[in-house]
Amino acid sequence: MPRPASHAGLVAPDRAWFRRDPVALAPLLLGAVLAYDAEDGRVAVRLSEVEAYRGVGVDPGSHAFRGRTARNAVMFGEGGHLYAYFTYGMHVCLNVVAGEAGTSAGILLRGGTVVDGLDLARSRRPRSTDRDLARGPARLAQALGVPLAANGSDLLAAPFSLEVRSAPLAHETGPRTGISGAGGAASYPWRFWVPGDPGVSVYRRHPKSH
DNA sequence: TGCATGATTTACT
DNA sequence: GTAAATCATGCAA
Repeated sequence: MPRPASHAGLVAPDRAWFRRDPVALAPLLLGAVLAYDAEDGRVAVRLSEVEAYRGVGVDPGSHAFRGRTARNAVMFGEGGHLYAYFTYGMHVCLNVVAGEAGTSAGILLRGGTVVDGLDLARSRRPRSTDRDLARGPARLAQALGVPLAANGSDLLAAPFSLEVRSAPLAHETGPRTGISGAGGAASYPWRFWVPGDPGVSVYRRHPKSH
């Protein structure tokens, strides 16, 4: 049986693949396909938008900036694991741990397009159009069905599967979104997306223009 | 022990 | 366009 067309040009990364600077790693995740097998089925998403976060002491926008805590402990571990966190009282967001162990770098998965398990993703997000199913960090987590309890999971082992592009996609960069301006962290161009991809979130473009 | 806040989404005017 | 929903986390006290 042939591989699905959505997996063309994809290869499974090894552990060492994640062991590099998150700003270099983030664009390599564009076009990658992340899948999660939940009890009620499997959904896969092709990533179209990500953000890089550097580690403790150097990136004011990072959860790890002020040092290791119970919440961000996973970021200080080995690359290729999942950092899932709960925010705004109702949302889960997903990150890929990057860099050498101890650097506490991560990459936030901001958006993507459902390429497998479409019906299941629709049932999890009945109020979304197909385009909106995984467009946005919390929507992506909900479409995949990844619970907060999956924090720390190895993305290279079941129930997860991750395949990245053998040839990186063309991409654009810009400022990260949703970060308070403290320290100018929001101005770093560490947001990466695939131009024209429907899974790119474009809200909050001009938060303060008059 | 208590309180301010957030890597957001959704609904409503 | 603006505002509400909703709670774990982290820091002050």
